[in-house]
Amino acid sequence: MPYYGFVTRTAAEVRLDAREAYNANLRECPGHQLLATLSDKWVTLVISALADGPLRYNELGRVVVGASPKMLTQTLRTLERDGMLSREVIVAVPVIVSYELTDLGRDLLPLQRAIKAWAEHHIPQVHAARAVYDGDR
Amino acid sequence: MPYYGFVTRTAAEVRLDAREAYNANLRECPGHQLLATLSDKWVTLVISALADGPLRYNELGRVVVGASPKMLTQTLRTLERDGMLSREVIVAVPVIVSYELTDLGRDLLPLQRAIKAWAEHHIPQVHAARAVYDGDR
DNA sequence: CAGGATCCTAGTCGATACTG
DNA sequence: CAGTATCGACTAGGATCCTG
Repeated sequence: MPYYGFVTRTAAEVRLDAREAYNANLRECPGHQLLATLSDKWVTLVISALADGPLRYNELGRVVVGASPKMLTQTLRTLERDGMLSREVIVAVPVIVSYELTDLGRDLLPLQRAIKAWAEHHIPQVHAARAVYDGDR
Repeated sequence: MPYYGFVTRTAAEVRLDAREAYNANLRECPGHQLLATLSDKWVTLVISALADGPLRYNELGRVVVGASPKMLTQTLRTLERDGMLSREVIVAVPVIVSYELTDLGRDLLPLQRAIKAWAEHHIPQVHAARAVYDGDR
């Protein structure tokens, strides 16, 4: 039976455990999951591209300029898994795959607008603060 | 004078330019800046730690468990630069540095709550969608 | 006490080439 | 057409050590 009376843990070790525990329930934290999704570089573009109606894979690739096939697929798969959009395969030659926002995905739009509104309303203050900070540093 | 009549650009080159152009104004896009801030791993914790009142550097380090000095300082500097919190140095031996939310930083709290509320309200649907997706894959 | 400086690692992003 | 597979480049995060 081990004796722990004099076991010493460094601050780094304590932090390590704490971070792992924290990361564990961070992954389960709804707010953070949502923020992680929302702040993803491509998610916003894909969602707003689909806001006007369904699009096919290559159409998305053209509308969301700058996205490589890999990133596009990755983004679409994640959003599909989370129920934000639906993927429909139409059997034809060549095959047609159509992506469309679900109700859940469409529910995201007002929130995006709210965030955008907050940002546009307060960003002047942020820029002013930065100017001051950068100026007298 | 160069002749560009037959210059050919690959799809990748076109994407590269497009992405650079996009990234350029992404950095200036208020919405994305805000989301980048909000979704940062430590920002939320620091802000909510300071919601109840000012704290000193090492107090923050204890409350925000798992943060290394580097990350803590980095987070604090960014938030200070953006005018979200204020940093006050009190000359003493040893020196005391106190951090406190500004009005702008406090304005962030309702928005955080709104995001949290949306997440908690909709996350069951997301989890249900994931269960379906993971199940019949 | 409150950080700055340095080095290192692990995960992410994107290009490219290939397939049903 | 709608992807998948693989590989290299990059960089954010963190450990560690040091200073006014």
